[in-house]
Amino acid sequence: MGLVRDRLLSVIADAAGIESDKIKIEHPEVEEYGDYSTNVALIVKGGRQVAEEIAAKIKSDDLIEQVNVAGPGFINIKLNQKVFIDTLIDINTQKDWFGDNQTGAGKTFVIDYSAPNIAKQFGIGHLRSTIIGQAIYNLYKSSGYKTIGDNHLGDWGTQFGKLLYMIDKSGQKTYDLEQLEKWYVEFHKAAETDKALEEEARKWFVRLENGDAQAREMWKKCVEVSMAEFEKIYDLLGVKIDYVYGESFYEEMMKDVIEEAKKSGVAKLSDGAWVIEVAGFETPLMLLKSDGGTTYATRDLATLKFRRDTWNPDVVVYEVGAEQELHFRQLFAAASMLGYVKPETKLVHTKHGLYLGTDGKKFRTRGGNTVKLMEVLEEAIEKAKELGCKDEKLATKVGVGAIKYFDLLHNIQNNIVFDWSKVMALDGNSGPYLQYTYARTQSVINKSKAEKSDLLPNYKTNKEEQSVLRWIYRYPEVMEEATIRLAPNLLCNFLHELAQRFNTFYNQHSILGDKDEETVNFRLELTRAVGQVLKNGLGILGIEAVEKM
RNA sequence: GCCCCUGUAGCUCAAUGGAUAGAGUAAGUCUCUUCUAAGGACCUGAUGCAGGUUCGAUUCCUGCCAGGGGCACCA
Repeated sequence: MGLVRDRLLSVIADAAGIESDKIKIEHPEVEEYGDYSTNVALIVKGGRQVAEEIAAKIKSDDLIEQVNVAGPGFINIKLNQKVFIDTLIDINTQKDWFGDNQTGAGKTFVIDYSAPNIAKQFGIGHLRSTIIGQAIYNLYKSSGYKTIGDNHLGDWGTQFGKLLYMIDKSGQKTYDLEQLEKWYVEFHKAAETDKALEEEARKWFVRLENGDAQAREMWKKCVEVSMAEFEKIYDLLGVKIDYVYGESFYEEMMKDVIEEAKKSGVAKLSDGAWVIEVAGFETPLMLLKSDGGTTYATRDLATLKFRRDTWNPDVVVYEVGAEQELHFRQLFAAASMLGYVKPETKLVHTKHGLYLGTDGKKFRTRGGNTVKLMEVLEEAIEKAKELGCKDEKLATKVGVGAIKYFDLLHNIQNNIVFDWSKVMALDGNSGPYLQYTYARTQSVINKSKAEKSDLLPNYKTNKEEQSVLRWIYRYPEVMEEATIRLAPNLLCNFLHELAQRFNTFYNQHSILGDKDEETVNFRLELTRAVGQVLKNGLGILGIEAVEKM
């Protein structure tokens, strides 16, 4: 049947005699104006007169209850109640699939996200990538794409030179993540005064890259120790990423990349290092350092080549922070110079904003002043318990839901000031508010023993019921928009508004207590639909809907 | 110095060319013998500055101011 919006769009386009992709149709901010409005008459510069003509032509369409012309030539349209009733039926029959579409059928989508660094705490910074990445992954999956998530673990690079140097110096055989991080900070402090240390670290990394047994052994230990910690966090977050090809996975492939770049003349020798110059940038991309070591640019090129050969993707998204913007712009250009991406493949860097400290500045691992994600999660769960979540499982769902929602609510590219009390908000526009509203719907449904009931198309709705109806049918549109724009926050906004409208209705009218049987039937179906859409939307956001709270 | 992002209510954020700029929070007043008060109702309060494009600009362009991030051998 298709989206209500698309059906209406073609009706209007026919009447106006222009192609439907030339005109726009939107929801007026003032709901009394109508459910949709179009500026078609303004586009053709016809003003009110043309607007009236088009309005007259579309007036009798099945979808439409009422049409009027306003302002400079807006055509406002009120939908027929049957459209709303049909939507309720759709929701309650399609259930978990309501809101999905097939715009990505036959296409492949790869997303690179989370990517914590081995030997460092899983910081609050990687939280954004993990949560947003998962939401985007879910959005694309629900649009019919073949979706591939890859956790591009930071398990290779010069920082291991620093670490191996420190481990070797300490003589310790066993160490935990906390110790590794301490060493890393210590190294940087010491290196400020002792320049020779950087040189030592470089040597260690080259040893690692050359397959030195001692270096390998220590490195492997670092990976194991770190991964064990990361797994705990992924479990708590309920995140599972399809692949975990860390940077080290591309070790062998980098040799081919370097060879090809040299041979094709794309790479040039500069100050003893092999670099790729990219037009428009002062500094080149570092392919091979003068000491013979590789960089993350080398690994990212190998990664793109691997992804092309393995999955042949149509879209590759890097859910990585804005501070790496320069790197990705250069990387994308270099990759196309080397032919590692098909010209029609879309490469996107989401450039999410950073979590800032309360001083308004970026958290820095080197200075040691980072916020540990584990502590944040634990505190959120604790707060949920204080509010009355009896068991651990429920408290986890609510606490983690709060943190995820807080992150996703923000426009991706904005920085977020990290404030404990706001990150874990359990009321207002928050994850728990949506979970709570969902729990309410389920509570009502469970109380009524009634099975699914038939809806009467001419049931007379009240104001609060209409308010919900006039909102809920937009869900598939919002899903589409959120996918195209890589903007999960649009979905957050939609769900919050839906929950608010439902709660207003809920407070004024009894669902099961009404004397009229048809009214009870209708309200029950409405409640089912709201619950279903909340559940579906929360699922996309990676937040679990809970039956009781 | 150059490049990128941001500037909206006291505070934290929405709204990527439309009509009366939305939420949350904080302050205040109501609201549980009724399906979950983590709720609902009411009440204050905002587009950094200056131009331009447009029938129409928070949104696009230019300049300025302010904040953040980045600028080859870190990732």
